[in-house]
Amino acid sequence: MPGQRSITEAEKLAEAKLGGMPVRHEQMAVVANIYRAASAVRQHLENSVLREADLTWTAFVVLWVIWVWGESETRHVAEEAGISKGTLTGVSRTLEARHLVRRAGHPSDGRLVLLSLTDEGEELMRRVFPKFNEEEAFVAGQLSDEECRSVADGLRRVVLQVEEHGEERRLALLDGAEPAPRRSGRRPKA
Amino acid sequence: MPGQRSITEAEKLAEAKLGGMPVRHEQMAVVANIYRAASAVRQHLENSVLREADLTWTAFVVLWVIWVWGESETRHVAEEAGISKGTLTGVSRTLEARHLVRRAGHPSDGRLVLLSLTDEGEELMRRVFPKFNEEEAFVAGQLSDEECRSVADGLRRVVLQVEEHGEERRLALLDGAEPAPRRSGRRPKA
DNA sequence: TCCGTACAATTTGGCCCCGAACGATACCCT
DNA sequence: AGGGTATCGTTCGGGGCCAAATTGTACGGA
Repeated sequence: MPGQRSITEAEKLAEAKLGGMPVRHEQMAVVANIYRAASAVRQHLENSVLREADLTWTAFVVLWVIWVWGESETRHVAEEAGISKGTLTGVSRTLEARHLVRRAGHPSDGRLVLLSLTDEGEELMRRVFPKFNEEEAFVAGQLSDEECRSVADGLRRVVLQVEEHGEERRLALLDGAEPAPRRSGRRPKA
Repeated sequence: MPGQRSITEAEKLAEAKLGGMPVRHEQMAVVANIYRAASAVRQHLENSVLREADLTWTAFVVLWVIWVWGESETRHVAEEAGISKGTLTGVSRTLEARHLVRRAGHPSDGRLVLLSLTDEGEELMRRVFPKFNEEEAFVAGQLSDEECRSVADGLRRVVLQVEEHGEERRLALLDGAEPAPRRSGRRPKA
């Protein structure tokens, strides 16, 4: 493809630094750009639509999940929102304090908690989502519908690869050794 | 393209919920998948390569930037790493305490601070980067080189769109009104 | 009935993250 | 020379974030 944009300055420098080293360039570029795009998109949305609605990105995603799926158990919400259960506890507490979300015990299983939107929450999403979607369209403005589909499809394959083979891969890398402790977070007791 | 993967369960539910509403589906899907992919990739790398090197994602990105660009002013490092100056202060302090990074005042401009890798830091990157790159290749394993290029190119266009027109767009959305305060973070004094 | 195991959400600890406020340095202009 | 103004890095406040530890409920089997 002759009209292709030239690679960015940073990518050129990286290549220079890695001169002799065998590097998977295409894969490096795709990961770097996934992350850059995610940051850019999040930042744009937080500083436009979400800011005027007084929502953080994560709070919005959680509301969105409950809105779309209806009343749900917290573990499903966390899973679908892409955050840990522990994080969800805090976020949903904040949303409950703002009367956007309701929490209710499961009628037959006392371990479960169900989250649902209040009327106020529903109303907020009806008001905010269209604006949010318009900004999604803005950030993707340089891509045709067909290109959007193709990029989204490629990204879905990345997500699937990690979801389906990530754990197995991490275990293989350890090769029997027990995993190193995480740098941050609570230390194992033993 | 007939063989295209069917859309995910969540995407179908979203469509149902939004029944009557005019929604930019392709753009919505591309944003959602950018974010999902970014989380998945980060999580995989943090729990494999970075964990055994005792680095967080952000710490690694900062080291990478300094490694590739050489000794640099902090503002350039923050910009390139995609984090704020304030965040970089904390991260670089941690890295300095671990003797991976050196900080030095600029010889002629007293406001600037220069960051560079120590020998230990260089050695770490030479050891860790190849493994990191191998995992980048793993997460992109379902994409051909050509598909990687195409996805990376699409994402670059998203980043560029936000970088080049984002601020202007946010101003236009405000339409003269002063911006709402951020939900979290230090409150304006006035 | 009581015990062990399984699995739920919450708590906790350490770090990341942004952007407003701040203090210090640089530099232009008169 | 000296007073604005711009720009640097740092500090600070309010959250977000993960995973280990914890607490509490469920349930099958002895």
